[in-house]
Amino acid sequence: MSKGLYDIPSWATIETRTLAKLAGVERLFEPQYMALQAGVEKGENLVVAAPTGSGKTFIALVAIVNSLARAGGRAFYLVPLKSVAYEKYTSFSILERMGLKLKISVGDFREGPPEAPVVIATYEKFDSLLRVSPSLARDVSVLIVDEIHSVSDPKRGPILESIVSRMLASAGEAQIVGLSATVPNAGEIAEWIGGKIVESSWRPVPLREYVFKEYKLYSPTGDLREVPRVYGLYDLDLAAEAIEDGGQALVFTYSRRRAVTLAKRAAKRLGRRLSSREARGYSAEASRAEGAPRSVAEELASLIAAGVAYHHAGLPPSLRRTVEEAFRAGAVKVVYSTPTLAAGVNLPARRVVIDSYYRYEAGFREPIRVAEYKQMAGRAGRPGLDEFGEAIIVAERLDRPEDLISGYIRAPPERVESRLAGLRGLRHFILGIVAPEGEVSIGSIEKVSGLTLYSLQRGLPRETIARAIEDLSLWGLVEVKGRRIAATSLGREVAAVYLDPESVPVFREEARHLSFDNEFDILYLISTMPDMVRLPATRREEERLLEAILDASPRMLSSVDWLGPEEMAAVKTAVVLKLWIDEASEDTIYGEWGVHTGDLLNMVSTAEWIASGLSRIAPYLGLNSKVSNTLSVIARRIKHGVKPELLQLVEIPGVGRVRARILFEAGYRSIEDLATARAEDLIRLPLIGPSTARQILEFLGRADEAREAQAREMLARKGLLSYLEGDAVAGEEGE
DNA sequence: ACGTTTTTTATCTAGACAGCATGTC
DNA sequence: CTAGATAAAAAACGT
Repeated sequence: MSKGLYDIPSWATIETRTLAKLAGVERLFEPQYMALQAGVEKGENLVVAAPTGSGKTFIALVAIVNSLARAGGRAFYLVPLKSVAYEKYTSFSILERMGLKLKISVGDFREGPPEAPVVIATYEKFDSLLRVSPSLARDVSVLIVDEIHSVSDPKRGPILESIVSRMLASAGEAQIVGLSATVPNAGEIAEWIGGKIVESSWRPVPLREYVFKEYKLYSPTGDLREVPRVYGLYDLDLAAEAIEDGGQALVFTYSRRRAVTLAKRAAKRLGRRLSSREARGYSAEASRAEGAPRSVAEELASLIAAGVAYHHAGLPPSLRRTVEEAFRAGAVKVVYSTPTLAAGVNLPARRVVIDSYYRYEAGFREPIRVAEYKQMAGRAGRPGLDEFGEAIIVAERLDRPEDLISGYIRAPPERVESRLAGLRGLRHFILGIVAPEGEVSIGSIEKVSGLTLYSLQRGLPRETIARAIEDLSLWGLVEVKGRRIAATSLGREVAAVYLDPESVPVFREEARHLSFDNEFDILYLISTMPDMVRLPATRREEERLLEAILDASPRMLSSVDWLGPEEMAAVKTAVVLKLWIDEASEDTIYGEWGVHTGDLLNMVSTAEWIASGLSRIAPYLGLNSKVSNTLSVIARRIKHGVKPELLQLVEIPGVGRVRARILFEAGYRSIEDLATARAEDLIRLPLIGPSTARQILEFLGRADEAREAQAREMLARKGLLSYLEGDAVAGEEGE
């Protein structure tokens, strides 16, 4: 099996060799060898276009290690997802062993500008860092851009494109290494970053692709094979076949509900065969999961016990992790997943089934792109465990297998196309150039614009740039002074809080007829902001939503005559946010509005960010300080999900919305009340045990007392325990 | 007339980055 | 627009 494997060349640097040794790399995969030949070690810019699992990450590490040794400076490794950032962070510990400190820098884990030589960050976080300190660009000696082909993503692509272009424009000599999926115009991306191209279709585990129709598997090679029909349900029969052969199956569906129902059915039919001690272990972990409605946790736990699971973004992070771990450990044999698992964390399976190649967009269903198919198919085959991986795309009734073979299996993925020229993207791009510098000439904007992928593919979008500048100027974010453009203080603030520039006119317009004394109106305002994630409202909910408006804001009912789907979604979002800050439980919110924990958390953290962002912007819009204060209180309430009276208690470490309410009802309504509280009384409260009580007391500067109280309590419990272990009758002392 | 079963019709459909300062149940 | 599962409403059925 030495096919496609190369010795580490004799001329490789000592850094590369050390890295290889630490990483346990003895021989090189084809793309890795090609990258060395292309000069990654010497600081050559590079685009590596190769399948997942072909060792692209190692190439990036080679670039980092050599660049830092040669030129000093710092390395940034940019990834599209936070989950990937965490994954890289743990797997890059070998860098620490080479004396390179490692930091992770993503939105939900902040600690000022990261100072370590190697930083893993999301695209947006790096963008934001560059806005705060533009000099950072000159310190960077290597920039790794993971999934660089995502410049063609309509939403986040422009952000990535603007980072890379600004880095290209900065005087520094940073090495840029782009890691890409295989795309037809990888050469063009290489040309954009002024680098060489390394292209390879080498993969560690060979991939076999099929179309499934009427229980037959059609291969592009012309082979045709019947699938044993045991259960009469194709997802089960396909999964069972892979499991029979010692593998695991990953089934991609395009709806959460379908993922859940298929998983339940699978557990029912396969459960007896797949159940194992290990699976029951993970099951127990799932049922203990925090922050999930009990019904969800229990349901998933029972599936996991049967060796089956589902996975989608509505699950709280803890449950997602449990499912991923259980699958990786082999305790769960089949996972039904929405596209959450297609990107992001590395979870390969022997067999990948694409249950439907359609998805819904704007009310219509349309076939997924080839690139999306390739991404899912690429998950097939676990290196070191499977001799091959299988990707199976399920045909619909009227499909001809050969059409799917030519349309997906043989088809090349779509070209990478810049999306920068949208107004939204360009405004963000331009503000990102102007704000950090304070003032800039039209010429320097054109210089950076000339270094974009868009400019390479289509030429300078002069008119759109002009319109974007006009917008920014009209909204008061920049001032145009002849050939120069200056950021206003409002513009700098907007860039710093990282809100979409369009937030300003939206906010300004709403603020005109908003009194800021109605909570619902404020929450609705937040829900209409461009950055907000809105909860889609179903038609069945519309009536209830209108009732809710009538209840919460008669003003709104009279000022708006018609509510479209977007407005309805904003209303639903506001309604749920209102429940949240009125301390409704997650179960209640899930029960009344069907909002899953994962979506709730997502929505809450976004809303908190926007609310606090607006409170920082408000002073620049000539709004009185009351508005700013109101927004900042709302932001804190959203963050913790509490009524105003709990805001003080919730600042205590270990005390969240639930415990704060318990303390409050027990008469501890403020920090002062707690300052004189007896440790024993706190410990006796429900959900507040000795360790939480200790945390509370420590926060109040009563650390000694806290330690003593905890020790006493532990001793007492031990005593009780030995008492119980004797032949005495159990006491009724609960927690 | 009313409860139950069957048929027809309506409805619904994925994901996830960012500020700031530190920790939920 | 090219679907398919399921919930809700309507119709048919039976006592």
